[in-house]
Amino acid sequence: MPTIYEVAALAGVSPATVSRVLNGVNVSPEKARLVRDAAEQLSFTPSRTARSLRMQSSVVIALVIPDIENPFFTAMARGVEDVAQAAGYSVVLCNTDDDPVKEARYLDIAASENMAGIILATAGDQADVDRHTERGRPVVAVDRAPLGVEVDTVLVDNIGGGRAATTALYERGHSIVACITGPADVATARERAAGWEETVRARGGIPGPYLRHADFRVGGGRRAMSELLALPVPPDAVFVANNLMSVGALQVLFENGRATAGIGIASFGDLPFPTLAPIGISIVPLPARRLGETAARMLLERINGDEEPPRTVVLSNER
Amino acid sequence: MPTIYEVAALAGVSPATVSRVLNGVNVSPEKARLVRDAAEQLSFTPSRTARSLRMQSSVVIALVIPDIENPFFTAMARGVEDVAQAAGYSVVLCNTDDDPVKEARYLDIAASENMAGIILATAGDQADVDRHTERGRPVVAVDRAPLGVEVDTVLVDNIGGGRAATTALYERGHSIVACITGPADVATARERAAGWEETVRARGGIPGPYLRHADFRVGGGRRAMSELLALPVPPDAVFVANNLMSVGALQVLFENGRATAGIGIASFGDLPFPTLAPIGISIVPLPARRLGETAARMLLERINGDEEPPRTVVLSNER
DNA sequence: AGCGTCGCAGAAATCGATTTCAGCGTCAAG
DNA sequence: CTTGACGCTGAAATCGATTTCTGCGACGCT
Repeated sequence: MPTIYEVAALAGVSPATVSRVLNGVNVSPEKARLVRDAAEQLSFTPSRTARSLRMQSSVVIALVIPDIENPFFTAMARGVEDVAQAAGYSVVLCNTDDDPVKEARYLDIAASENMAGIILATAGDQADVDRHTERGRPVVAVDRAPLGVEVDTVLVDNIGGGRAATTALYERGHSIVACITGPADVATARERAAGWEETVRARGGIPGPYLRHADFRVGGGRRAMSELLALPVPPDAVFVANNLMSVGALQVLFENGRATAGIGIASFGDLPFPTLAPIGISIVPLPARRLGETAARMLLERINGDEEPPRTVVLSNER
Repeated sequence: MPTIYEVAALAGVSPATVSRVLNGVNVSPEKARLVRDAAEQLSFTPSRTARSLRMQSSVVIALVIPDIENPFFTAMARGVEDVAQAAGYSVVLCNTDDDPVKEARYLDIAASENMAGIILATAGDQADVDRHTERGRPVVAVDRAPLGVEVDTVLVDNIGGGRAATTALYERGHSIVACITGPADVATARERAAGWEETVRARGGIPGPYLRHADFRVGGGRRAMSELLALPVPPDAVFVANNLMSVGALQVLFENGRATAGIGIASFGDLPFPTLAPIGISIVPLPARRLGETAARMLLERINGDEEPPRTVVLSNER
């Protein structure tokens, strides 16, 4: 791995001049050519580590997500990546597995690696991002808003989506609409359920026994759906608050041969890789990719010196 | 962001001593306590950038994959992560989008960030990993073997899997078995098709018109399946060489109402998030997670100084 | 001619850690 | 009492880039 000193020696100039050539500062054309040739010949790549140390900042962005196996987050990652790459930044993905400890560790890494910024879909409700914001390192929260921290945030309309999905089920003629949502300590889960509950009450229903908290994963959806089916008075429709739990719920319905038995399903977020014949599932679209793109754009603005007070953007539930 | 100098000043010792305390070198107990207290008080996190520069190596591993939206690769990522985290390494994911240019860029980054090692599912057949191996930075290829490069490699038995899937279709009574495989310049695609072709010939079939190359994605599977159905003599079974194309193929069958019309499907690799009632799809399991775990373990051995000649491990097609 | 300005380039400082080297003190052995 | 070994510690070098500071030469203006 050649260094800038070797390039300088080969070109017969000082390392300072090599650096200037590489960074487009004014240098005489002859020296510039000498340097470029030398760099070419040694196939020189500047050490990002050294540069980061000196500049106190790198050109990589950390994207911290709770579940890399959830297509919602990977679609978001694609959005972030496209925008960031176009601006010359690289994106590294950090998978927290919904574990605040792992999350904290990755945030530490991001700080001590001098990363340019962080896009965070936080695992819990609390995230210690002060360390970053205090140092002027921008942080954008996406999908989930950390409590009590003032950072840019990109969200979807969870309550509205919950309402829309539930209303759609009523309008299809269902009368008892249950809800399978995520963990009670996750804000998105609470909000989606709130949209459901509000709608149920408005129609004179009793939400109580028909609300289930699960883990936002396939297995959780399965268990919750089984429980609902086992109720004395089972629901005839279910609003499921994310894509993976919808898969789980549908699996249970299929396995019980009830897929076409009139139990309606509405999913918050597209089903991953749908292969089903359209059996009348309502989908509230979740613009995962746009979420990522928007977050990335906001982060880049901050990196480029935007000092406005923190903003919150709520995307509508369209693809 | 406090530095080691501030900790040293607060503790009344030299930075060298602080470093020694933090790295467990022999230091008198009193000073050790002073240092630990000071570090605690300032909530000091050592700069990984500075450490990497000095040590010429960091504790992060790059995992370079072609498609982050493919559950096969994310499952693999989980395997890598579990093993790496347990050994104190962090994993960053790099998504190349099957683009050799992006791949080269990420390999550059890995080198110039002094990453500890690289696990690479290469986009094309060629990958320029010499830069790394020459510098003693370990590289493990996974799922796909870069041509003409001597590195540790973890593969699955593609030919055997192709054979097994095809045989299963014949044994279910199908007589014309087609094949949808990946791009012709990807070795795994060629090998899986080779297993199919061999089996077809052994049964007296004519492979020729029934082989389709697509892009290993849902859309490619759809197009290829449509083409096969439009043949003068369409097949009555199809071996599909990866999970996403299987989804595409199944979508087409469902949309045409042919799902139950006797066209058999065998998929190389589990279907993502299956919600179908079991309609008799044959699956050749692909141990994605074990692939990742194995690769990570091999990489860690190399990082820890293993100097044996490169090995190739072929995992059997079991979960 | 003299003076100020400007462009270019090298020497040296800097970022924050690790590590070598050297010094100091203590203790044991001769 | 001297010598050697050993343990602990700090000073200083180091990693490889960027950037400030400084100097030099050319040029223009009065």
